[in-house]
Amino acid sequence: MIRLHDTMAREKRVFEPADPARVTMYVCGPTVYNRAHIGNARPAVVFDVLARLLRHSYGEEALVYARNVTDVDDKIIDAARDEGVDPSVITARYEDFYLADMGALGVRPPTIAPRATAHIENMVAMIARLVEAGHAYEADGHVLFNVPSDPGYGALGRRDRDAMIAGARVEVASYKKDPADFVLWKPSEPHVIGWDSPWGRGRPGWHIECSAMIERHLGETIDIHAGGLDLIFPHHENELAQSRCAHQGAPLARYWVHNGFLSMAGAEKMSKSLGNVVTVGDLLEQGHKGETLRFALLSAHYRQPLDWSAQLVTQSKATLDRLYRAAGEAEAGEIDAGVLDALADDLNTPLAVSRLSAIEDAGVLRASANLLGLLGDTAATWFQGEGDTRIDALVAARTAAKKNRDFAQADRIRADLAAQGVLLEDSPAGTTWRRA
RNA sequence: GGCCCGAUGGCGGAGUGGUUACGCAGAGGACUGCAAAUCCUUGCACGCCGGUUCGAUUCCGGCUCGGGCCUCCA
Repeated sequence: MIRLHDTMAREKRVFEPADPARVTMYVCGPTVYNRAHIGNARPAVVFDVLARLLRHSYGEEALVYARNVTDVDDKIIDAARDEGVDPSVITARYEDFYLADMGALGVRPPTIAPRATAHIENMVAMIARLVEAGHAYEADGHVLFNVPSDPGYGALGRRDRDAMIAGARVEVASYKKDPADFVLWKPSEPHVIGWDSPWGRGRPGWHIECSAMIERHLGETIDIHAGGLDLIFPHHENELAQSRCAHQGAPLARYWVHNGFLSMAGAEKMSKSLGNVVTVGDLLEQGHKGETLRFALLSAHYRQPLDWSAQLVTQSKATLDRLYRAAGEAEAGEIDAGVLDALADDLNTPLAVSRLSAIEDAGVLRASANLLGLLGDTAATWFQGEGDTRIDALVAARTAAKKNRDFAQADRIRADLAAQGVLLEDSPAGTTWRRA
């Protein structure tokens, strides 16, 4: 039995998919105009664990997991203009980076990774339905969703209209019938990327992309809709409103799951203006292994805030080293019930990780860690990588020196290797080495 | 201003109305030519003030501090 914290209900609920043979999950993916930072990686990693748990529980083929790629957006248009290239150059580049970065973090590709630009027709059709049903209107070249037409609006984000209007930080466009109305379609200048539509040449608003792609690939009501906490409002609230109004009141998702924020050493959210953005690429280039970063991301419960720091990475590496030693070269066996229970209880990854430490059987340890996307390598690969005949030769030379009781020579070799980040470990079976 | 969330030992981080995980780091011991790794032992905590209770880190209220959202930021 899996339990998940549902943002709509504000409490943990037993997870029951509408159809156990086809469990549907949608996670808001990247807008591809820059490199993913470590905070962007948190939902990808966390919901990758959820996907693994669901596949384990309902069957490998039962899960239909979609994570979109937003490849039409004003930030992309700006980046393309700055570089003097077509937007597709920007989006292709950063989508590739994203996939590579997530791959390094052990994130399995979703079942479907739909691109917004490939679903313009679906968006236009959905917008047309909303206009027809009186939930949207055309104004000044835009098509806007009329928030007062949806009595259920605001339930997810738990805010009432007065509060929204009172707290608005952005000036309300004059063509809006209601200050809370939001854009479904907006006009594109001739030189800006755009598509023909019943309302003229333009491009979609952000929220409609997800609604249309969910409808197209997963259906009207999906089991799980997930993403970062910051997306609850307005993104998910608006998606929910559009979809519900386009589908005769059918709810968009049966469970809403949101991950907490990652902060940077100290507290504040990562942002360009603070200059504290750390990308996944930066961390990998510094020599950290993707799995170490993944472990660090899973060290806190997904709904808790997580403060990223150099020490967190160091501790994660040390803990992983020990787990790898314990797992050795063993083949995956059964999954530990305690680990499974921890994950099934609202994805309690810290508890699951702590229970890994108590597992005695190496095969059970490996299988249980695999469920978290950890311990995917053998210990030899983890510690030594591709291997190194030069190091092997030096280790052999030291072993010979030790046999001759020339400890000075043996220690000199060991110190030289240590200076290169190679640590030796003697055992009755011989000497092994590992990279620090 | 409105709404929401968090506060646990040197660090990370679960959990619980009463015997207080686990990991990292530290200390002592075993092992080792010496180390490393491993094993054993070990010290260290529940933001502040009230309330409920026989008893609160755990429930309730207030406060302080920190964080997030308030129309396109995971």
